[in-house]
Amino acid sequence: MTQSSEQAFLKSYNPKEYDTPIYSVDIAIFTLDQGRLKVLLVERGEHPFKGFWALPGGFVDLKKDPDIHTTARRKLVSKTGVDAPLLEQVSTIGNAHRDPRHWSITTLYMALIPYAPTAEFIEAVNEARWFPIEEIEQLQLAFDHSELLELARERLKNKTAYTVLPIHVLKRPFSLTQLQKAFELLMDTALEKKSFRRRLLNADVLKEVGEGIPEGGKGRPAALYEPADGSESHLFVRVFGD
Amino acid sequence: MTQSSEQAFLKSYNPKEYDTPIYSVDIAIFTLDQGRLKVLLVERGEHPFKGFWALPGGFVDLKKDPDIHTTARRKLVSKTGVDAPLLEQVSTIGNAHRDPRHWSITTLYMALIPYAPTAEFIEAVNEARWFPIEEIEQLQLAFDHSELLELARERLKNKTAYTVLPIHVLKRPFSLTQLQKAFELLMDTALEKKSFRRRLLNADVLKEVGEGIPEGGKGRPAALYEPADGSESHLFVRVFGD
DNA sequence: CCAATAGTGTCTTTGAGACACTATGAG
DNA sequence: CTCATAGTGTCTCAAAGACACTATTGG
Repeated sequence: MTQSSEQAFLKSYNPKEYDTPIYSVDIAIFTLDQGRLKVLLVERGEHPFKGFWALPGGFVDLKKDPDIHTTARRKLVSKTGVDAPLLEQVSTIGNAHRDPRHWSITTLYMALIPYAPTAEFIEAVNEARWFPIEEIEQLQLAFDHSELLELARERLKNKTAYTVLPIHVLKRPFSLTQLQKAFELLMDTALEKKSFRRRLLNADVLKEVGEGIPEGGKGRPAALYEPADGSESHLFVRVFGD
Repeated sequence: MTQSSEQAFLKSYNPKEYDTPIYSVDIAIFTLDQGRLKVLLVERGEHPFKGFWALPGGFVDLKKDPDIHTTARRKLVSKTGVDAPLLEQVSTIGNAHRDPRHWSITTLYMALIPYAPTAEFIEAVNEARWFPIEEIEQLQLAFDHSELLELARERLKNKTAYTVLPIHVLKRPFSLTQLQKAFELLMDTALEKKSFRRRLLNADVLKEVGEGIPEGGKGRPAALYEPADGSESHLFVRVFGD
């Protein structure tokens, strides 16, 4: 317990002496594009699961990354060319069988972002692409990434029911009709128009910024909004669509 | 992408070639005892932070543990003699500075259990002890365990506001008065009696199992309850104590 | 005028907050 | 009887659901 014995201990410590699991991060990025919920996948350029589609992710770089959140953000940008400022940690999955190489652990992150095109041919990745979520159900993903995606999807749905997360997925400005469509896609359920508008308008998370043409070009013009400052943290006391 | 090249890759793979962070799990176990919220801590018997109090936890045993949830449960029992069937994952914290040995990651688990005494003198631990949570604020814990505890405490509070978690913390059977006291301690706020009873009784999560003496021995006898089957998963659509 | 989209009025329902009230036991 | 604890009646208030209604545009 003396200061000097702790110093001595640290000096002689060698992390490679111990059997330790592989640790990685994976990221599920969602967007809405052309009225569909899409997920960003990369085609693996290296073993294992070379040639399979996978969630973007990778290992911690002990030199470059101050923390795992940074690892997630760095891997996302370098593998896809897409960035996401509001990455949220979903869960950590670790077991002996999820990676054929070794006992392996991954921390799963999630974000919902406005649609952005992917960069091409980067790092150990052949391609990065947005997939409509229903198409992925037919696909066999690398590792346990289908399950990870399922977890992230579940979290996305839940958060949509008690936060205003989706106000960050639309290109601004947007109309309330567009916003309601976004909520409905994410929650996979129809919402009542009046309730939706009352809830969002009373929550004080939107700023009106003018008027635009209606959906489809016909009809009454719609009021346009963008997220108000500090709106990210708004929590409703009651869940929606119940 | 051929089957044989993947086989060859796996054969030549050596996890020790790579610089990888230290990975551990830590567990925050809460209980109610004598009207106080308490947390289970262990005194560290080894460097680093030898002699400091810490959350129980430790490293994955690649031979024994099929997954990290098992690691958490095993470490909890072996270091404290206390078990917790409903361990819940709170968050994973990983950065370059939290452990003086190396870049380090920990996954934090949490549980709320009925009071149980600790076992003594086990493994690399001098002692395991329940601390009232206010006393811990004065204590300097090992690593970043004060912050971890804060995270777990926050999660406990939140979950109490929209689930029935606390019905598992009391020795059964219990009265509604006792249960309300438990909720109040965990949420750190007073609750209105009628609202509390209406909520719990309508939720269909309790089974009446007879009658017992009132708190303090004086007064009208109280109906006694225990958790009904499947009650763990009950979610309220509205948060409580708002 | 009509069709189409945006937006409102208003009644009902659900569930929490407040708080005074009644019920049952020991002494 | 009184005191203490358990438990209820009932009004108000906040916010969601239902659904019909009005408003504004282009043709």
